[in-house]
Amino acid sequence: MEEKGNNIMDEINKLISERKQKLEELRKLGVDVYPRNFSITHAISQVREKYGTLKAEEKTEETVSLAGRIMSLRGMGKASFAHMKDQTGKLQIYIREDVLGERNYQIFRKFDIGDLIGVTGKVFSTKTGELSIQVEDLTLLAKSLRPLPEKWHGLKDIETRYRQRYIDLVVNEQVKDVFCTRSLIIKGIRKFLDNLGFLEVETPMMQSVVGGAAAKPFLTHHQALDMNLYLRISPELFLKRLVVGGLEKVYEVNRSFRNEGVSTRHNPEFTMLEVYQAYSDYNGMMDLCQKMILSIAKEVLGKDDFVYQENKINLGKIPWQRFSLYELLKEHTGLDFTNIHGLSEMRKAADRLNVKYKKDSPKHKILDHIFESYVQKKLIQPTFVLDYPAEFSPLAKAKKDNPELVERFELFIGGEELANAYSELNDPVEQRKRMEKQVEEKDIGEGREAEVDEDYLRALEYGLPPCGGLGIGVDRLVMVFTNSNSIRDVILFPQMRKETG
RNA sequence: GGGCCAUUAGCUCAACAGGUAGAGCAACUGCCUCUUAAGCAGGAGGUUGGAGGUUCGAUUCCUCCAUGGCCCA
Repeated sequence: MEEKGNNIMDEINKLISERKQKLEELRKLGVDVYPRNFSITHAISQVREKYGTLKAEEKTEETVSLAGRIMSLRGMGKASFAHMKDQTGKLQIYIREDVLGERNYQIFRKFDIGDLIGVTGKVFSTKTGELSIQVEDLTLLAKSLRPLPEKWHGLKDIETRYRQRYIDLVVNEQVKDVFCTRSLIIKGIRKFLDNLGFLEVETPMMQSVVGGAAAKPFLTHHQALDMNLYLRISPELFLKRLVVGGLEKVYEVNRSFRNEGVSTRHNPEFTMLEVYQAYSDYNGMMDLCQKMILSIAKEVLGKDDFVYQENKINLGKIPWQRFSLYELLKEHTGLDFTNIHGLSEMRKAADRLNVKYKKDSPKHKILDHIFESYVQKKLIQPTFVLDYPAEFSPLAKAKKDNPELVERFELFIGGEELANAYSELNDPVEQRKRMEKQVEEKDIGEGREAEVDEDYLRALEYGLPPCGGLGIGVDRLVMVFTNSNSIRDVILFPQMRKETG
């Protein structure tokens, strides 16, 4: 129904009907407006590499074939210039009636900005020294029916950019760069871990019992099995089952889903890296994390410093600084949180510090808020924050000398939380106690049955080796490396409400 | 969930204090064989996000709704 509505809209849109008319005229002239294929000899970047040094008015004898989208047109009667664009760059083409022939030039005059074309011709340099193709043969590869955004200002409307990313990519050059960097970062992760002998695995995205984090899940239903399933909020418990099974070094680049608010740093589906290594612990994970991010920076950015949100960040000063959570809180708030125990004391501390919280916020959420407002934004250079309270970290192993704290760290760069890691709790009896307590207190996030994952506990009972686990927010890492201030700028198709109107 | 802001031609933006909406690009019709934000001439393009209200008159003021952005929860 909606589609029909859109088609009616299209029909009344003058610009589109003009192009449809041209398409019909081209058909009448015997042009296949949506042909099957086209043989390319070069990408535009290859032409530039090979002939970038041509002097003004210099010609070559090599015939090349390129394909791409028309981005601009400058007609001058019996000759025209245009720019075409492929994935690798832009190049000027020069079309003359006396070279192309009268009929083919007439056909060309029906082309529009946005059309996909193939050109065959010789590389040359114009009077002003711009590398160009003297077109000898021109083929329409696909007719474009919708006008592109303006050539100079591009597409600025943020909503349209996110909803119609295909056009954002066509007209806004930097957007492609961000997603190329994203791809390189993920490649860099795989290369780094594979070289260390880690095994990449895939675990269920649809889980009947959710775990590994406190968050509201998405619910779905399997018809044939007639059972409810949740989309995973984390792959953690499955990856640790694999370590029980003897896969000692595993990782998963995983899409996870959380049924919570959207913001500049939260998309309902997001990408994480989770890594588990048997016989290691959170110290080992700190070392791994530091080396991995540094190696990715060198590979992707070619250096170990960069600018994020007007701050210069230097990853090269190894080891990265480490502070305990309570130490940082004391330094920045003046309060000693080791003495703050109950919920009411935590509320008092928040009130005193002018930090707002919801009436039903549990203690750890309030502490998070205090940390975010007083400490997090100041952690610009890479910083490991260590030793979190045990009551907020049910899957982490307690510190040997202080059972109230766990062996856990979070990594902050540029004021953003990028990683979270612990020495994994492998005592099945202790794990059961903590899970049962969570279920009792319903401290797992709303929207799901509070349920102990019995199969996970059974796996632990067989024996999980001492193990370090590390999670890295891949979207956040891309944000930091590409200096993007919204997660929506690093996700190709961010979640939006349904389009209206 | 709350607050503030935005929504005007295909795109980017104007419109004083409420007086019937303008420009550039794109498109259209001509002219033009080294242009490059090509140029010159001409004509066209709008239910100002939607629905109500106030007013002689609303893009402008008010209410509600939709979508988006930023901040807070």
